Amino acid sequence: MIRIAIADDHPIVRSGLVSLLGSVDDVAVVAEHGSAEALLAWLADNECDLVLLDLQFGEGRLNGAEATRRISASGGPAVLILTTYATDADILDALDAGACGYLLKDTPSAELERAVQAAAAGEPALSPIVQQRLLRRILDPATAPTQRELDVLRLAAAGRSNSQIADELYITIATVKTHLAHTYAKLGVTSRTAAIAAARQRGLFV
Amino acid sequence: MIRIAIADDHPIVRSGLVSLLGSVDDVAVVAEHGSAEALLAWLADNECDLVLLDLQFGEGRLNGAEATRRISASGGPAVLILTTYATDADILDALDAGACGYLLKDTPSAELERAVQAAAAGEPALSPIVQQRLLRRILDPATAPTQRELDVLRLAAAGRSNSQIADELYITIATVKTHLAHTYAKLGVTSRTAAIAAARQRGLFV
DNA sequence: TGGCACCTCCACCTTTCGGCTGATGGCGGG
DNA sequence: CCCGCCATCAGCCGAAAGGTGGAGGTGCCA
Repeated sequence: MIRIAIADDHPIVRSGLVSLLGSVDDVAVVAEHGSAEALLAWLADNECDLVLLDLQFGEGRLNGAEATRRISASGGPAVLILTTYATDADILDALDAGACGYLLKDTPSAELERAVQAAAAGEPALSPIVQQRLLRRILDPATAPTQRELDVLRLAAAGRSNSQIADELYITIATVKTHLAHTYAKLGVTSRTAAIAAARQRGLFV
Repeated sequence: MIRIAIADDHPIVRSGLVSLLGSVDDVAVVAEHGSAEALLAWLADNECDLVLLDLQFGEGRLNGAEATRRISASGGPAVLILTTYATDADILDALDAGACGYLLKDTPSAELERAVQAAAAGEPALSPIVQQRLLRRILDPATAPTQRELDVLRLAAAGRSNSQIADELYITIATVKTHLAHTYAKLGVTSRTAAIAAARQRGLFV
């Protein structure tokens, strides 16, 4: 029997998961929480085999990736991320934090069941889209801007000018321009807005 | 007894709605569909009092707003939109299409029940965030770019240059620059990327 | 009929951005 | 130890974008 704890801030999703998983053999939903904090508190003096965790909780709340990090650090149960969107940053962050799987909320119920079984058995469980993202990142590392380049691009996407970015990152405008130029080359574009659009489309940032 | 038909492409959400609404008195979920097309086909020879409809369906599928338009046009049941995000454009489009309500998927179950009762009774049922958006739009019309200005800004956000935008919209660069300048003034910014960021943040486009 | 809002267009000027070339120091792998 | 990648910086030039101030046309509504 796989004992599952759920944490998601959407009541509709929680209810759906309970309902879908409740009809599966060998699976029991033993807890249901609306925040990562509540889940962690519950885990402190309860046990389960698998956690189904959303990534985004409300403003100012502990997010799923950080919660995953804490659960893994304390030797807790396996964590399966279940969220709406899959950006490269989110995926890598969650997996790096120790999540053993990453599912999207539009997952068909059959696939959800399979993923739960797999995750509880310690196997990785990734949505097809997530697998595709990871593969692309491995097969085509040339298209991947570096962390610093992404930092600059993110600020550009937030509407900052080159000089503002330079100020915020404590570098000169020349450096900002260099980083941006590199992202343009890697993304195959020739303008700041096109780079932002491309990065957004590829899920390089939310 | 309120007879409800559900259309949402997320099995988890469908299951959650059935589960939540199933336990409410005077409410019965009489149909459950994974696409707007399936819902319309079902409505052709079935009856219900209320439709709970997602806005976004998969790539290339009929979207919720257009489905709402068709249901309203044929004198069908009341439509209550239930979706994840609330951008100004989405909200106005859906309400314009004839939806009597607009809920977000993070709605607490109590509020969901209330909204369903209200919608079935013919009253409007809007999420607080949606109400706030609409109010802001009414109270502060100066901040609202015109349709044409948004068209231009949307293309800018897609990475197009002024000359590309001019070509696509069959206008001159001067006009493009004028429209953009107007959006800058209305959004309180001074650059193209800042305008895009501001528009995105305010939900002016997805 | 006279605003009023919107869309369209123009010219001139300043600022910013992008492309190019080149350079330095750090850091890790072969 | 050297090579390659990364982050940092510089200067120059042309192109793109933004700021200012206008103008004509349309459609709507009081």
